[in-house]
Amino acid sequence: MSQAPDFRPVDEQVGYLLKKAASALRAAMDDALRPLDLTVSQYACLELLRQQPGLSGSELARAMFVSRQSMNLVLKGLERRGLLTRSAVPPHGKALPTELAPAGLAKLAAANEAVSAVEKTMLSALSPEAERRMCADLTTFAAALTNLAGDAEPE
Amino acid sequence: MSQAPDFRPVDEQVGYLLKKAASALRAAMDDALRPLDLTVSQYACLELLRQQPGLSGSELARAMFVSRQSMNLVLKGLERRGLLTRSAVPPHGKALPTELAPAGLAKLAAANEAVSAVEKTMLSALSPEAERRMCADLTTFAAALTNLAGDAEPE
DNA sequence: ATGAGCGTGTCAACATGCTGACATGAGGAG
DNA sequence: CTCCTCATGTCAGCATGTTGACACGCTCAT
Repeated sequence: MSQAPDFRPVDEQVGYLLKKAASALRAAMDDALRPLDLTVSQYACLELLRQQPGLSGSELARAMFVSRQSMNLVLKGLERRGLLTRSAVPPHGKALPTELAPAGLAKLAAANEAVSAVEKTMLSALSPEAERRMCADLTTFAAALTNLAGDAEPE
Repeated sequence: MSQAPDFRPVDEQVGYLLKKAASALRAAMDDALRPLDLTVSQYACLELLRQQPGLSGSELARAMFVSRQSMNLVLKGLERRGLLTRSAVPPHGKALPTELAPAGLAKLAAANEAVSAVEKTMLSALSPEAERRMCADLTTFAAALTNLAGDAEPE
């Protein structure tokens, strides 16, 4: 009951640094994408769709760690701008497969070019080895937390 | 101009993993803090205030990577619940120094206990050395991105 | 002293994301 | 076949965070 349970300053705690890094990355990408009229969410959605065409809204939502409803709004916006296409009628169940339209592919190419500057900057700060290590550590980290949420949930 | 600019699957890219880890951490903390009627923002605010009593709203906002306005809402809520106190009149300029109230300190102690379970889980997944390394890498990472935003801004 | 510049707190409008709820379609248990 | 369960898309309401704008108080150059 003394008064030093964990007095480590916040900027030495993994959680805080994680938030700081994620926040900085998001801001940088936002700046890079603003001239193209794309938000980070929209860009991520397009890129995901390029790598895995035919994903449904719910699948995209899970991949991007947001709710179905939020993803639905993003998809509607992108569809209205002609950047992607969704089957009008569900070929199976209620899931609507989504794919990039030609305009979306072009937009994505421009976006990737804009983002590559940010990527280059952030990766140049890390050695290739450090980058690989960080990916592995982040994956481990996320897996541990996800399992915790999944297991501790019932009670 | 071929079609393989960066086809590395998203779950091997630092940015994606960063978002994934941050998202998982936030969800886990949210679960841990919900029984105490605290959001992650509120908890972070209290903890920050314990480590650095007397911070103003704007200073807290910067430390937490949100706008002054958002922080103001958080502070109002915590003040109304009697968890912190703000000078009624600004002792200097317009900045209102904020400090933890006794109730806030008690609440924070309970919150820290709840959060420690999450911390233990996530840190047990990483070796102490990996943790230290990760902190260093994340700091480097964030610094590179912050400088980018600061420099590229003018043009 | 006076004015410009800056940081701060606050109000308003807007954007984004979430939870809750509902209908629908597929698949399995009886 | 019928009922139950589950995943999906969608609507509504709410919470949180952001930008834009303004007033105020300090500081510094003139």
